Amino acid sequence: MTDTGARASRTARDRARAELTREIKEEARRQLAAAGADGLSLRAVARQLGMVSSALYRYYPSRDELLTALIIDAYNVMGEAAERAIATAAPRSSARDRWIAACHAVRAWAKANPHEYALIYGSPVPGYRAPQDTVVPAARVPIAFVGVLRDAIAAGELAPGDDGESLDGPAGPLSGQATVLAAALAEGHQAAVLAVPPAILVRAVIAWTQLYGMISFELFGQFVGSFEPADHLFAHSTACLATFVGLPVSLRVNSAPNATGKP
Amino acid sequence: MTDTGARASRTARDRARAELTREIKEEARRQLAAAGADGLSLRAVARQLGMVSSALYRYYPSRDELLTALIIDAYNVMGEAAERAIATAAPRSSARDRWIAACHAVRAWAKANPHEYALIYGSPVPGYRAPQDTVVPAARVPIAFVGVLRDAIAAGELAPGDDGESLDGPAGPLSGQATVLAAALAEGHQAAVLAVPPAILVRAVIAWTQLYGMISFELFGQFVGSFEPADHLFAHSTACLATFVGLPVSLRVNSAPNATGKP
DNA sequence: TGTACATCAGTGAACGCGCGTTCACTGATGTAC
DNA sequence: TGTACATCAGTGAACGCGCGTTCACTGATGTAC
Repeated sequence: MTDTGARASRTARDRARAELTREIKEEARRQLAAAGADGLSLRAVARQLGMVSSALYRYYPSRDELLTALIIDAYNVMGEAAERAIATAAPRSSARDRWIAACHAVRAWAKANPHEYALIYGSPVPGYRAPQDTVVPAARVPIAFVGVLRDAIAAGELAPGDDGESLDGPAGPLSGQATVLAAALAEGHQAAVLAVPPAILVRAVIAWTQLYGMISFELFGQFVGSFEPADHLFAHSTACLATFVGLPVSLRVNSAPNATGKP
Repeated sequence: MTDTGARASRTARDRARAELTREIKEEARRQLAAAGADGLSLRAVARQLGMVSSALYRYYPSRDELLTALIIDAYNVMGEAAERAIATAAPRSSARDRWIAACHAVRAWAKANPHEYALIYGSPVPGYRAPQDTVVPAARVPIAFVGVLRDAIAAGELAPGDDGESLDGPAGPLSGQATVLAAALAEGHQAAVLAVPPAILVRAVIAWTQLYGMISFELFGQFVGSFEPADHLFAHSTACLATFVGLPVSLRVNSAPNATGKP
């Protein structure tokens, strides 16, 4: 167990191990679809892989650890999807376009992987307590959104609040809340958060909850018989909320550096 | 089985039956908390009630029927909470106040009954297919919100869209979507829906998804370590979205019937 | 008011199933000298 | 290059558990005359 060198080509057995670890997760993901998170069964996974159930304990010390691995993977893949959408759109497009592209990427991933989506955003699995390792992956999507806002500020693309509706007006004193919020987000050592004024962050959080509310309704069946398919509705709401956070259609890139939020 | 008269005081045995039916649901609700929807077990319910498990089949023909009963109850109680909040605030208050009161009532119920909330808004129970009977109860909350808007229009309290941001602008042609939406909602024979312009309905749907998105994040643990407690954030987002749907702070009751939306 | 019969509530045993996890074990794969 | 030993992957049986549902049954509660 000493951490000596000689670590390079530990291959052969190690490669088999890595492969099987991957296959176990793949099969487990397949089973999520059939039975849901509570229905995920080590025995069934082993059976499908042609192994005996106790063999899985060489790879995961318990069912919960396997669940955790799936959760972390799901957060990461979803985060990557958002980041890639932003990066792909990045050089030529406006911050608004990037924001919207990220929203669509999240939805596309959710629709393609509804059971993994349910695993991370649905009802908590009873008896399962998510360990600390999930925190960072879970933050990837929100951090990606904040990154878009930070860049928008730097490029002068972020509009000030539509002044008819002051942020602290209707809801009473918000400043305290906004500060707490910024502090909480900054805790994750994400410098991007510090570059965005709290008032904008609060709006972003609201847009974030709307995004997931709509996706959840779509995937979990609340729209059955009414708004299905929800593509138009989704595109529209995404556009509305992009405007809400301060990325209106009318602002063109580098045209008017009119206000970088009220500091 | 003939539907003859003599139906009045079938009491005694019938009363016992009604009581036990209620007790079974109560105990089942208690178990939801401990084990979640998939964990709900007829045997455990019976055990807790001091009966033998097969006795439950006199009351519910299967586990799924018991689940359905719980789901319907949950939708109804939640709907009643929203309706009561609106009715209580009604005579003296503005439509905006009523809208916001309904939002807070929904959240309060959800926080008081997180497992029932998860039952209806969390991930679908695998293998369970909600029957048609759930549709009407599920619509109570949205219908209550639409009722607020209808009354607001009648009272001249609904603002036109904030014109810098036309509804059909950013998202492309929305008219088709809005019409489909209105038709879908009207299908439930709810005249209130017909009294509200489609463009406003779309905004209401967006606000509706935001409401549940935020409640779900709060209850399902996405806010752990960042926005908890979420009271301020919730109050603020509710206020923002009330404005978004066309119920701004500044409009006073019966002061300026300036526009009933564009017809 | 009283008897004969039908309805219904609840029992207890059983069927057949699947689960997570442990444990002593056999071989194969790797490592050190 | 070759042998001796340690590490690891996978086996198979077992423990102890809980589940939904069916079925023939015993009593109690209701109803019709």
